[in-house]
Amino acid sequence: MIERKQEVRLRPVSFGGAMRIRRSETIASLIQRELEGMIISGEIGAGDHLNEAALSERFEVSRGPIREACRGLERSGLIRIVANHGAFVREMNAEEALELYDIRAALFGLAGKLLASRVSPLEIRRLSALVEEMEGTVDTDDINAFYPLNVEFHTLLVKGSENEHLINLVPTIDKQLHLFRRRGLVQPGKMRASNEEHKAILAAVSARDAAQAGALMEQHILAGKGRLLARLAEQQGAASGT
Amino acid sequence: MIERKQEVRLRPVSFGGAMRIRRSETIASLIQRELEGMIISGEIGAGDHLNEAALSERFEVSRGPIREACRGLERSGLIRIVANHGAFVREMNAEEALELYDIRAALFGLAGKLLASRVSPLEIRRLSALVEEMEGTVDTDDINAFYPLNVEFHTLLVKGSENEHLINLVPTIDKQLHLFRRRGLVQPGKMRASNEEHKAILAAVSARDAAQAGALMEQHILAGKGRLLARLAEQQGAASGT
DNA sequence: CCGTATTTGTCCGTATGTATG
DNA sequence: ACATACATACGGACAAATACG
Repeated sequence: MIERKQEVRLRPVSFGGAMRIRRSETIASLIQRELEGMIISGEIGAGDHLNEAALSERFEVSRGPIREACRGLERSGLIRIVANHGAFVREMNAEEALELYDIRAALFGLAGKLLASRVSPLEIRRLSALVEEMEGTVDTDDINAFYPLNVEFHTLLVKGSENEHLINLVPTIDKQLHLFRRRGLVQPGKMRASNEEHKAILAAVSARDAAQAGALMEQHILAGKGRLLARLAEQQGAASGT
Repeated sequence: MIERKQEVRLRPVSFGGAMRIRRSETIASLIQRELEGMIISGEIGAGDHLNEAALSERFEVSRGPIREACRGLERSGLIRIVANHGAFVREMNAEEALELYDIRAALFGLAGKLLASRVSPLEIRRLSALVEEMEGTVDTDDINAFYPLNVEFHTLLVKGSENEHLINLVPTIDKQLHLFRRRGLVQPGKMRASNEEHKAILAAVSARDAAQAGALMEQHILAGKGRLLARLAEQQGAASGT
């Protein structure tokens, strides 16, 4: 059951310019977020059909908001809408995931260049702190602690680019990748290697070496792609071996 | 007046797998394409408010399809939707355009790497032919002939990457850039320099030098960004000079 | 090949939220 | 601060398209 969140009323503001205040969430946007969570968590599996009537009943709203939410999810690339057939949770195969990795790597490379060219001392301190924290989790081999720190580190790297379009684009790619593998993109044994790469990135960023930071961040993502490839080859081998 | 195109009826096909047949366009998708054209051509100006009721009357459909079309346009980044206020044609300032150029450059860099690593002789021939054709238009200083060839060349470069996500993403960025400047991104005097860059790209691609092709394609786009920057500085100077 | 069931697509009336006088 | 006007958001019913028997 979705309830409309009545947000704290903001002072009336004249409406010109680059206004970004969200006064009241629409039901459609709430449903969209809800569905997004259900898809990424796997509660709704890949290939599943999103029945408008069923969702309408489940969330106790009419089909209008459901439809709009689906259009939004299509935008995020989480579902695929076929005319007169409805919405289906997107099935991502390995090829697609690898394609996305390449794009993600290119975008992170750009983020690295931009970040290094305009990084502030505060940002460097925050990034350093995260690397230090991760180092601790590496020592205790605590992947559950490592994972969120890793995510935050990457998020900060991208945000530091101060390129709004890039900052919006990267999470879109990430969500689609989560569709392929919800499990962490980092494997237990690779935590140390991963954080060593973080250290190198941090060093390049601190030195304001844009080219180096870009290259290292790109490689960092491509290393993840390489690990995925290795795992796929492994599965392939295991499957054909039986 | 929009009419529903009743397409040739296809044989009934069972619906599993990666089906991509579009049986009948929905009214919403027709409206979306129509509006997209009107926005890019400038018929609907930047910042304009898209009134649902007015559009509904203009296209002689109800407001439902209009709403869906707007959601789709928001996805393309051509309009901005504010809850309870409606859809506004996005106003793109110089900063945003420059941000998009950086992303475009990174994506073209990726396209270059991928293309060079898997280019076919046929593709090389087609690209060569285009460069030759453009050379002719450069000699006669015919920008109207140069422009579409240039677009086709760039399109082929991206398609050659064979990365579907990339192939979908680049036009999205391009459309948004058109929002900023509908006029060509190539200036008359720069056609020769631009085509020299094309030749260098073609050489690197032909040599299957992925790193070089990627770098050159990235630089090619960044050169365009540089020209935009120069023009902006020029306008700025002229404006403050009066 | 045709009739039926199901699902999406469309329409319009009403409620809610926002800006303005 | 309040009332009014206007646009969007939502709900529910009908029409069209598709899949299945």
